[in-house]
Amino acid sequence: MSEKKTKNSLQQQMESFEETCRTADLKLTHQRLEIYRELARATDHPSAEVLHKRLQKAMPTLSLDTVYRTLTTFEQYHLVKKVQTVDSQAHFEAQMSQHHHVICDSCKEIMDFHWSSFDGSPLPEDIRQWGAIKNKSVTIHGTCRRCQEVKERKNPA
Amino acid sequence: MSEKKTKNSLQQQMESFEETCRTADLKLTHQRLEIYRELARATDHPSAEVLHKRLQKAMPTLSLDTVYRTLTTFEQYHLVKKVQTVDSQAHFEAQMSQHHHVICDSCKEIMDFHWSSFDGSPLPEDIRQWGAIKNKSVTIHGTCRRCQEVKERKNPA
DNA sequence: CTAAATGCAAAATTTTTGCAGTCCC
DNA sequence: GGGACTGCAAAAATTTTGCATTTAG
Repeated sequence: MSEKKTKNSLQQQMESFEETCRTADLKLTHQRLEIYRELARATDHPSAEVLHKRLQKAMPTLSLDTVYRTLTTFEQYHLVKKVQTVDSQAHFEAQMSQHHHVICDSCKEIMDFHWSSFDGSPLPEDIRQWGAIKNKSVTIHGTCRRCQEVKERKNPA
Repeated sequence: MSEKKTKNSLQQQMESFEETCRTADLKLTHQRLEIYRELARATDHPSAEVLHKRLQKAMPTLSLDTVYRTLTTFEQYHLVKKVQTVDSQAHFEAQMSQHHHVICDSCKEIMDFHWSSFDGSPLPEDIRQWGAIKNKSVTIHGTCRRCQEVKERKNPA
């Protein structure tokens, strides 16, 4: 769960990103590299606005609309994914391999988790009739430990 | 899957809606009744705007902001749910009992399905450590039969 | 050099809010 | 009758677009 990204895996991800861009004839601009790196480094599924804020320290001229445009382009080339939420802002992730989400309804943090036994198990029969299934994933809602503790401190049992 | 709502179950749902409103001291206005009925009748998880359009035929003075405000109120009282999507518009459902979603990436239709064996099965151990889990649900992405056929007609194999 | 990408400003889209009048209980 | 609810209009929040300039390849 709390896997921290090692410098190596981020470097590998950047290399594979650059490779994909070259193959797809996407220009490797400074902005694209930094936006992708920031998203790949993030574990919290940030929105375009949040990404922009984080990057502005290092790139003061980066504009928000470039972040939007870049994320849209990345999405088209399957370099990033929009995360399903009930939020008004769209959230993104660079993690493209199969995984699931657990969302804290209190602090809204979205964490990734893996569940290979679910991934390998078949769907109900009637769904397999529905059409061509590309992907199935689980979303869990609840309250994370940290938020539970905050609540307990307010209303001790 | 393609369960059509019978007049009876809709009527029951309306009665239980009215009961909840009375208990919660929510006034039973014409607008609230019609918005709820329209959403309960729908099988396609409409947005506020779509609901508004559907209702405008029968209620020409109904305003879009009332639909928004009403849905927000309903959500607070757990009468409706926002559906997780990657759409810019928020989508809603009045179906509050446990179910899952299958989404056609081509026509964007969201259908409900049930999967009791999944509902009853335990989560991975590390997730149970994460906090208090309220709910788990599955989202399937793919292409529905109808859209597959349209594609085949365009590009015959 | 040239097509693609960026930054700026302005527009479009989606949702929320203040306020005056209306309606449910 | 009184407080909650609605409609209107205006604002806020989020995302997209047109265009002149810059930049990667």
